[in-house]
Amino acid sequence: MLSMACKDAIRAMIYIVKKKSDDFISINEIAKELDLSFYFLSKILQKLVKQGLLESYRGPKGGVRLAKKPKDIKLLDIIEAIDGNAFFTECVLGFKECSDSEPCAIHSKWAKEREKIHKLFANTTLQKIEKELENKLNIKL
Amino acid sequence: MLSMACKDAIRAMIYIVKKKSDDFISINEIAKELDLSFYFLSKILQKLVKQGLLESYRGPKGGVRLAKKPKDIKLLDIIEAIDGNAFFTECVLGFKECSDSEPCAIHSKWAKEREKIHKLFANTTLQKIEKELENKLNIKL
DNA sequence: ATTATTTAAGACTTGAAAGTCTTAAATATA
DNA sequence: TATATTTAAGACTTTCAAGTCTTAAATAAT
Repeated sequence: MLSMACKDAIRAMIYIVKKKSDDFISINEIAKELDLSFYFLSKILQKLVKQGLLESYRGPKGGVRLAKKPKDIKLLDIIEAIDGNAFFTECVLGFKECSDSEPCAIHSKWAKEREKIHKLFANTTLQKIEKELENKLNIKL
Repeated sequence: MLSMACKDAIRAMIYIVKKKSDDFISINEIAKELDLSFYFLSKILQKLVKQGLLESYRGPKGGVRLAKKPKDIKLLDIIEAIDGNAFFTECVLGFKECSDSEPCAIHSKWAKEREKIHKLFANTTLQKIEKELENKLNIKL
């Protein structure tokens, strides 16, 4: 469902928010902590910079940091920045024309569940995730 | 979410059940009617034969037909035959260890919605789809 | 100024899914 | 029996995401 790049992007964003740092965080640090390829993660985070979710700074003490408040960054923003919105708009059976008026055989039921997932991602901000991480132990990053 | 192969498999199965034929239906016919590649569809349906969802017969008047009653074939059977069950078992963020006891940051919410989709696919049999197709116009195949 | 450190950009390689083709095996029919 | 028709199996090619690497640009610290 989510691409590898998207999963990595979400994990990186959670790592960043969890640090609660006003300084820039180097991509190298994030890659090491999350056991990701520095090269691959760099490319992914560049997209988040371009989408305005992160801001970056070059040179020593450079890195990335959130461009907005954690309460204003939704999981959905990250997903759409990396994977686009195909999952939330395209027919589950792949019909170009599938819609409420011209549905495929499972359109209505699928659209209903898909909308719940859309809301889940739209309602889950980095702030909420951060809060959960504070309250619970045993949470994987 | 579903692979191309899986989407094609579902469409083909719906086409077959809709025909209500005791005879074998040639893959060539299905491919033409659904505007799919004969080669690609052949490979996909071979998997469904191996999984026991279809039975096939070679030679003139050969083809494929359902190996079970429409009420005993679930959408989930088709999906698992082609794509496996990764979507329903793997962590949305890609953690190997993610589980109820060792959750990732969004495990519980995701697992809840995912289970609904699992049930949707498990409850939707070819018979139910066939019934809907009879009742409604404008249903895309 | 020079050097080290960091992201930016884009070229390049790899791997897996998608898609095509060829040959073999089964079988109905003439 | 010979032929045409159909699926089976697997080799082959294409496409695109995943992943790697190199060079450039920015900037802090010495």
